[in-house]
Amino acid sequence: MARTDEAEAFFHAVYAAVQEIPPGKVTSYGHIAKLIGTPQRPRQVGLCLKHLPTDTSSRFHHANVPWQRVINAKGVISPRSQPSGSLNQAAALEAEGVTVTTGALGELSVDFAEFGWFPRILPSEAAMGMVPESDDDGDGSEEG
DNA sequence: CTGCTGACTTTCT
DNA sequence: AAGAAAGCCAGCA
Repeated sequence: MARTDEAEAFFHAVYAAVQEIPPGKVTSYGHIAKLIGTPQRPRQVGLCLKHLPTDTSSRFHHANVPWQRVINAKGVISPRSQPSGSLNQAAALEAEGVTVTTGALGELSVDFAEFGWFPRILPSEAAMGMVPESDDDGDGSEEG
């Protein structure tokens, strides 16, 4: 009962978060999961996109949900996301202006340092990553 | 109804 | 630094 209802809300939250991604930018499943308040369920985010209806009659569908901008934390597009015999996702990203790098294994990777879309992490997350005691290593993970 | 899988991430070793 | 394991929960057989 409530379980399915919650799932629907979860799906809805995911699609909404994905739509928040601006063109020419990409983000990771974990980040989406965090934004919607479920940092421990990155896989479910993927499931949402997988079950994303192509029917434009639905509230969310492949046309209005830029699922292509969602990739894994490694900055590499999941091979399962590729349509049969076509690298549409990468092409779509390039169309947005995202530079997709093709690895030797044929996998597609995106530079988070350049196209990584990280609007604002949860307050606790920001505090966690901001450890004054910890020495700086010059990660330079700021992006405006 | 039961069990495994999966468009993943985080943490320990 | 790199590798292995755990965790989460919906969907499918």
